Amino acid sequence: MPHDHCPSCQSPELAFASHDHAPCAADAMVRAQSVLAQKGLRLTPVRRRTLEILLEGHRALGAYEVLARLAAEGFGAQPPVAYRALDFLEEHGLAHRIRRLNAFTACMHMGEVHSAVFLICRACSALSEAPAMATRASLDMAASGAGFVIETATIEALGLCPACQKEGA
Amino acid sequence: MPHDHCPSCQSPELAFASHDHAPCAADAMVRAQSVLAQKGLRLTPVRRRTLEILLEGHRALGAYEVLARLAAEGFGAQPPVAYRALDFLEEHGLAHRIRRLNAFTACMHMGEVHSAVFLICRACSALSEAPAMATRASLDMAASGAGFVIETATIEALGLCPACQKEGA
DNA sequence: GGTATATATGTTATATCATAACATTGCAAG
DNA sequence: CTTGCAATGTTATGATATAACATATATACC
Repeated sequence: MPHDHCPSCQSPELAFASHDHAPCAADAMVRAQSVLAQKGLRLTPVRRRTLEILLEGHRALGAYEVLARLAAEGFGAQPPVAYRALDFLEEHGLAHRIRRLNAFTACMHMGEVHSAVFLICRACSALSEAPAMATRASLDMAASGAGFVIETATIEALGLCPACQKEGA
Repeated sequence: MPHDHCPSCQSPELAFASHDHAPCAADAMVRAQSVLAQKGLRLTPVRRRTLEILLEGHRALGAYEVLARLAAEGFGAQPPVAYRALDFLEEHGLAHRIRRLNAFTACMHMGEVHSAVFLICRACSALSEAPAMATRASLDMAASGAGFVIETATIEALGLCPACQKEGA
């Protein structure tokens, strides 16, 4: 059953509302533990800290931003340290890579089967992970028309979040 | 009215079929001309040649691949030469950027209003631009649930093309 | 416990992708 | 023809990412 300690992070209507993010970050760590435990994988110190950094950031962070924080805390200071941790988290569904931003963000639906779309505000850089089951289904349909079988999909939208729409008007 | 000189490049069923690509490349250049003419923009030698290179390639080409060809033909040899031409083509709907590949490809539907999804074969790197009106509509729905207004969307899928599915089996 | 094996971390070095800033050229409107 | 703007070219640098190899740490097995 999905946890819902931080509805603002997870529900569409509240995605761009500001809120106290600490509880959902704590919850996410618990969930991450359990996801990895089920797969027999280890949440090592670097990986754990990397995920915490993403959660604290509460936005998309570049690999080198993450690396700077890791290095400042005594972990390795070279790019592969960050990339390995980030790739690991992504591979196991704990983080997502945002290709448009060359950046990474913590997954808001760890352990749940989900397809995500990312909504990126071009004005304030706010980022929201929205549910995309229907979009993904539609994409699978489009692909099957070409006989193509999708393994992973990247769906990212650039536009204006609610707040920036008002300001821009 | 849309031209259809190269159905293999444009229709879902034939997207991954091999075929003689020269006619559709020639047609695409004509269409590019007309798209730019309508906007009062110029298809300068660098831009024209860049587009031709993308069309000849018939796949996603990195900016530095394009640059190497341009340089070999007497155009400027520095990255901005390629990036400016590629960005220009993308901005005006003559080419697409494939973020997953850090590469560019000629648009297969120049001048038509269209939303595209890109199907990328992870085995043979074949690339197909599939129509995505439905997918895009679904994405707009998902975004509106968060009050977000989409301006541009990136939809890319990684998987196996028909040929590689058979081989892999 | 001790040892073999695999996993993870760390480092150096380099590859790859992209843009800022400014100089020069050439087209185009008056 | 000259003034202004768009386009091209250059130098230089910034930003993102990975290959290859050395070291350390955990786990499995005896």
